[in-house]
Formats: sequence, structure tokens, C-alpha cells
Amino acid sequence: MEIKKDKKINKINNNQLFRRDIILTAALEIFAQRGYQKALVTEIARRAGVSEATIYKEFKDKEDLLHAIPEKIMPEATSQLALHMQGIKGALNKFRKFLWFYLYFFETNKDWATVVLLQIKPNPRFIKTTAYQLIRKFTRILIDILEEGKQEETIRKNLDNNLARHIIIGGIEHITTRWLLLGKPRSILSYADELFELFVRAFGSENAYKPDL
Amino acid sequence: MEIKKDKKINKINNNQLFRRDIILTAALEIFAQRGYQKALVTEIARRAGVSEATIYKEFKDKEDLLHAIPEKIMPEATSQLALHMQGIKGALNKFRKFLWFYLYFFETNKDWATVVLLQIKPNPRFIKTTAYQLIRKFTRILIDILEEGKQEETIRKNLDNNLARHIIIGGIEHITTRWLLLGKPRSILSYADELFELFVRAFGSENAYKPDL
Amino acid sequence: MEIKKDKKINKINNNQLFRRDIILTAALEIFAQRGYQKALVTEIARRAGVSEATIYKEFKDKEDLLHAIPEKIMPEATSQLALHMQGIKGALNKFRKFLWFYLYFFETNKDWATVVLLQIKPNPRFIKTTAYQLIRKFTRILIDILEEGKQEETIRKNLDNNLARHIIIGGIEHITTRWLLLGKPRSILSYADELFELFVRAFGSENAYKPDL
Amino acid sequence: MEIKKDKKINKINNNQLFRRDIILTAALEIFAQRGYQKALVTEIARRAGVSEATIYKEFKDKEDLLHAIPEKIMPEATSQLALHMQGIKGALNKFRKFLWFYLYFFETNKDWATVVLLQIKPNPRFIKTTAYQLIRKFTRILIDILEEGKQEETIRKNLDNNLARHIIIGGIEHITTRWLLLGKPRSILSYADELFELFVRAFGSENAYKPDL
DNA sequence: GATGAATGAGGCTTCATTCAT
DNA sequence: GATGAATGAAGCCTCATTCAT
Repeated sequence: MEIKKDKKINKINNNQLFRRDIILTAALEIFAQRGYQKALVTEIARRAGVSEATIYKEFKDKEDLLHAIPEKIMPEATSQLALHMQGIKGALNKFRKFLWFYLYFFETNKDWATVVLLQIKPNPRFIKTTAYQLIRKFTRILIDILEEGKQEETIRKNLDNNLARHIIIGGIEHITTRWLLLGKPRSILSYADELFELFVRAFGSENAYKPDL
Repeated sequence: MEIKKDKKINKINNNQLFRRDIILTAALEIFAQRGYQKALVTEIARRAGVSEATIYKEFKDKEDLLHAIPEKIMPEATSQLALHMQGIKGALNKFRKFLWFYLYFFETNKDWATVVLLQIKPNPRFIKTTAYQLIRKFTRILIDILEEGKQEETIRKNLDNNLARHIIIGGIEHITTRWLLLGKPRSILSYADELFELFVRAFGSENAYKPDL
Repeated sequence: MEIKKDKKINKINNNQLFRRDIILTAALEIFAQRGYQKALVTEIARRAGVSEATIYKEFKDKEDLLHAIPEKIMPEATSQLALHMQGIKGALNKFRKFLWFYLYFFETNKDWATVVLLQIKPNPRFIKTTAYQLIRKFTRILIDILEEGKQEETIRKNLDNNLARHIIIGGIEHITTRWLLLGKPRSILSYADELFELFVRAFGSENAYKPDL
Repeated sequence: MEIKKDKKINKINNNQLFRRDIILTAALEIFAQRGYQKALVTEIARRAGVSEATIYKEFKDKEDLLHAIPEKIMPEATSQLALHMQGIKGALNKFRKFLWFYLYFFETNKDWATVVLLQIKPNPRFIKTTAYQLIRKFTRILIDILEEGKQEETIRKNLDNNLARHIIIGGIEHITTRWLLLGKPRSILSYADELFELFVRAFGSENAYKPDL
């Protein structure tokens, strides 16, 4: 009897987690297609195959639903990145991979790129959300790589990590935003190597700097 | 009689231009405070001291009003920049000034920064507007500076101008966006020199590159 | 379970049909009182005891609501007429009844008369609506009666059915329109016999024509 | 000096009369094209080549402008009809001409037909206007013809003039309304002879009635 | 626990009318 | 006397959210 009960509870919890994911997936698609304001909760509910009331069971309001999306995506991104980082030695090699992955993840998750860059980040409430913390945590990996580079003496010790992060993330996101808005076919992944070269010139120590990189 | 008529016409035109400016100024403030969606046309009208109907005489609809703001600001920015550029020789010196000015203009026009970075640029329709063309034209100045540097051989000839623009504009706008959202007191102008150093390392030729810049 | 479901569906359908009828009844009253343009959707909603949003669930817009009224009334009129026609033999007798019913229906449904004659029929979009088809279908009954009369040889074979319809319907509606606008107390039903006499003179064959009718 | 003044006053009055006519002509066109509600006063002013304020100098409001149109058209129609009636003897011949003229005037003044049948007559205020009196006066001519026919004994003495007027005017206007709304190419004038035949059967005395008319 | 019908609340936009010039 | 720029006033319609079933 007890076991049965537990099973039921687990099942329910699983269903609920599952349901939450389904809603978030639907929301991501609709927000990407229509934009946050023009997206209708009704439409998200329909796409998710649940009722509107169910959405309001899971999320406080429409904005909460928007900000919950990164809570689903970022852990996935983080674990994928961790996997990609395995077996890579040297800060610069890790940095190159990081650039590649950031672009790769946007390119292969265009809806996500659209929603996070055009709808979540420009929202003034974004910085107060858990989503903001998760994204900070992700870019913290970049800071760690830069620090590792400083230890290795392949990255200049006097580099301001924050400033570096600004131009790395800012640059990548600017590229991605134009790619999204202009609908250009060129793969943004193709920028990875050139970006790496530029950034190594900017951040690298004498040791690391190779004019004919 | 003719003179009288002309005067009248001039006055009317002046009033209309004046009125248009007043509305745009009010709209800039309200959009910056509330965001585009939450901004009320009523509130903009009240702030501008005109009726709502007058706004709709000047602008097709609320979105047209949003996109008309850059058409007022960008020419001002461009002419101010032109003034600042006078008497400066050398592509790197011009580039330093450009960085400074971009940050300076955002810092001293915070409402503009808020509206253009958080409301206009993320809007998918932005790239179809005249505003987009005006902003492109402004960043074209940056490209010209980079080209001049290539001529002087202070900028690497193999630098991809577009990529450079992405990380320069992307970097500056990322800094500004965080400054706006986090409400940090630190002046973004203080980033100018460090940014210049980083970018010269990234873009400069052997001639230009000075480790102890 | 299935039965329950069906019951629920039926109930919902019934409610929806019911609700639609209630709205249409309210709309008919308000349109008749105020005219289409001056009628407020708010007022119709209040009279119907529903919210405005509910009205827009049922009807695309205010004009759709107007043109939906005949879709409710005309089938009622048609079935009532069918009932009245039962047990009547001879085209002229049927024709007399038709005239009587047309006037009777307007007289006893004054709001309907007001809305159809003063608001729906003068609307240029009317002829593109389903409502137009329903009303055509109703007057088709008149054509059938005239045809029957030709078979019987009580109606002239060379009568142009369309022309006859024009002066019958035109005549009745002119009478009704003046009655509505002038607010005269005289029952329009009292015109039935005289109209019949006139029309029989006009349309009847030698057999049917009786000077002392 | 006095003479000069008088001339000036006359000129002004003439101008004003002229101006009033120009506005009414413009209004007729715009009302016919767009319908009363959708017609903009601005548009009428532009078409008339005057300012909106001038329109409000001449007419109390938009509705007054609508009802002023018949005050311009009906006297024209009346005098044209009078001319056409000259040299015609016999009530039935006059009646035939009347039918012809009514259709002819609508056919050659389609804008007028549109405005009077679809916009003025369905307006509840119509019967309180001078326009209504003018139109009554015009149809009075029909009554006079019928009376003349009774004197001549070509029209039945027991004919109810009002009822006859209803089916004559109602019939013609029904034909014209369908012609306007359906945009059929067939000339409505072609109905004149058939209508005459029908009406003579309906109204004519034994003397007048000719089966093989 | 899930539903989805119903709505409350409010925004954008329009246009007849006026009045300062 | 004529203008036409300015507006006051209001209406249609939308949609996130809730609650009775």
C-alpha cells in the first residue's frame, strides 16, 4: 500500500516534471515565432496540449513562463559544454572550444537564441530572475578558463576578466542577433576561428601570441 | 502679401517640426521609463503637452513613433561625432575617440541607450526601418577608420572589418546594457581606454602594437 | 464515462446555442432602438447579461453580429410561414396568405422590421452575406406561388415573376418602412386585403380577375 | 458707393450659394462612394475645395449636410419632370411618363439614387427633415395624376391613392436598390413599360383596362 | 487534478467639430 | 470671411487570468 502510494506520487511528480518541460518547449517555440508580446497563452497551451489553467498551475504568469525557459535550457547547455570540454588541455584550447560551443549552441537552438537574445535579455526584470543567475554561472566558465590561462601564462595577467567577458559575449551575441534578424544563411559557426584569433591577440600573453597563428 | 504667406508657412513648418521633436522627446522618456509595451500613448501625449490625436497626425501608430526616435537622435549623434573627430589625425587616435564617443553618447543619453538597446534593436521589424539604415550609416564611420588604419599600416590588412565591428559594437553595447539593467553607478566611459587597448592588440599591426601601450 | 462526456458536450452546445440566441436577441433590441452605428457593443453585452468578450467569442465583429440576426430570424419566419400555409389550396389563396404573413411578421416583430429594413438591407455588404441568401430563399416561396398560379391559370402566364416580386416586396416594405418611421398606430396588417386586390388585378388571369373581388 | 456695396453683397450671396452647391455636390459623391458613416468631412471638404470650417459655416453638422442634399436635387428633379410632362395629355400617358422619369432620374443620377435610397431614407431622422417634405411634394405629383385619371375615368374611383403610391414608389425603389447593390448592368429604364402595364391592370378602370395593352 | 469558458480592464485609434489666426 | 491645426470624447476589440465544473 505504501509502495503503491509512493509509486503514484513518483508518477505524478514525473508527469509534472514532464508536463513542465512540454509547456516550456511549447513556450519556446511560440515565443520565438511570435515574440513575447504577441505570443498568446492560449496558443502555448494548445501547442503544449494542455489547458491554460494547467500553465497557470505551473507558472505564476506569462512573464514567469518566459523566464523559466532558461532554467530548462541552461542546465542542458552547461552539461553539453562540460562534455565537450572533456579531454581538452590548455586554457587557449578550452577557450577556442568555448567560443565554438557558444556559437554552436545558438546555431543549433535558434528558437532559444531568439528568445534569450531578443526577449529575455532586453527585459528589465531579467537581472532579478533565477535565469540571470544561471546564465552568469555559465559565463563563469569563461572566467575560469581565462584565469587558468593566466596561471599558464598564456593569457595576460593584467587582463580585466570582466571586460574580456563583455567583448566575448557581446561580440558573439551581436553576431548571433544580426544572424537572427537578417536571416542570413551563413553559419555563425564559421566565425569561431576568426574570433579566436582576434581574442588571442587581445588577451594572449607574449608567450601565446603568434602573428601567424 | 507673399512675405506674409511665407512667414506663415515657415511658422507652421517650424511649429510642426518643433511639435514633432517635443513628441519624440516625450516618447523617448516614457519608452525608457516603462518600456515600449507598457508605455501608454496617453502618457506620451500628456508629457508632450499635446493631444493623442496630434500624435497620430505625426506618426502612423505607436510603433512608428518608436522607430522615429532614431531618426531624430542618430543625425544628432553623427554631427556631434563629426565635431569631435575634427583635428584628430591617425586612425588609431580616431578609433580611440570613436570608442570614447560611443560610450559617452550612451552615458549622457541614458534614455536613448535604454530605448535603442532594449526596445528598438531587439524588435524584429527594426532591420526594415529607416532607423536601421541610420544606425548602419553611423557604424560605417567605424569601418572607414579601420580602413584608414590599414592604409597607414597601423591596422592589420587581413582584419575582417565586419568581425571587428561585431566585437566593437557588441562589446560596447553589452557593457552599456549591463550598466543600464544593473543600474551600476560606475561610469561606462571609464571602459574606453581599456577597450582601446584590447582592440588595438586585436586589430593593430606590428607597427602599432605596443605591449606597454 | 462516454455518456457523461456526451452529456457535457450537449450541455455546452446547448449553452452556447442559448447564449448566441440571447446575444442576438439583445442585439436586435439595441440595434432597433439606437441604429447600428449608435448601438454600443457594451450596451448589447449588458442587455444580454454577458461580457463584451463573450460577444467577440461568438461573433467576429460588430458587423458580423448585425448580419447574424437574419440567420436567426429568417428560419423562424420560414417555418412559421410553412405552418400557416398548411391546409391552403389554390395559388391565389396562398398568395393572400403570403401577403398577410409578410405584414404580420413585421407587425409582430417590429424590432426585426426596423433592423432588416433600415439597417441591414441598405448596407452594401448585405448582398454578400448569408443573410441575403436566407432572405432570397424566403421570397423564393412567393415565386413558387406565382408559378403555381400560372399552372392553375389564375395568374397570367406572361407575368414576369421578378418584376412581380419587386412590386410586392417593394410595396410591402415601403408600407412597413413608413409605418416604422412615422410611428403611425394603424396596423399594417389592414393593408393586406387591399394589396391582394391590387395585385390580383395586376397579376391575375382573366379567370381570376373579378372586378368586384 | 451704395451700388458698389450692393454689388458686393450680391456677389457674396452668389458666391455663397455657389459654394453651398459645390459642397453639396462633393458631399453627394463622397457619401455615394463611402456611405454616410465612412465618409469623412475632411474628404468632402477636400473634394469641394473648401475648408472644413466652411462646411460648418453652411451646415450645422454632418447629418445636416446629408439631409441638405435633397434640397438641392429635388427641385432640379421637379423642374425636369415638369418639362417632360409638357405636351402630354391623359392621366395614363402622364403616369407612364412619371414612371419613366422616376427610373430615368435614378439611372442618370446614380450617386443620388445611392444616397437617397441607402442613406437618407433609412435614417430615422429623415421624416423630420425638409428633405422629407420635398420628396413628399414630388410624389404628390403622382397622386395628382391618379386623381386626374379618376376624373377621366381611366383610373378606378375606388383606388386608394396612398396604397397605389406605396406600391409604385416601393416597387421602383426596390428595383433601383437591387440594381445599385448588385451592380447589374441592365438598365432599370427597361422596366418602365412592364411596370406601366402591371400598374394599369392594377389601377385602371374598365375603360382603361386592355388585356392586350 | 484538469479544464476552458468567461471576463475585467484598458489601450489604441478615429473623426466630427471648433477657434485662434 | 476663410482656414485647418488641434483636440475631446468615445468605441471596438484583445487577452492574460480565474474558477466553477
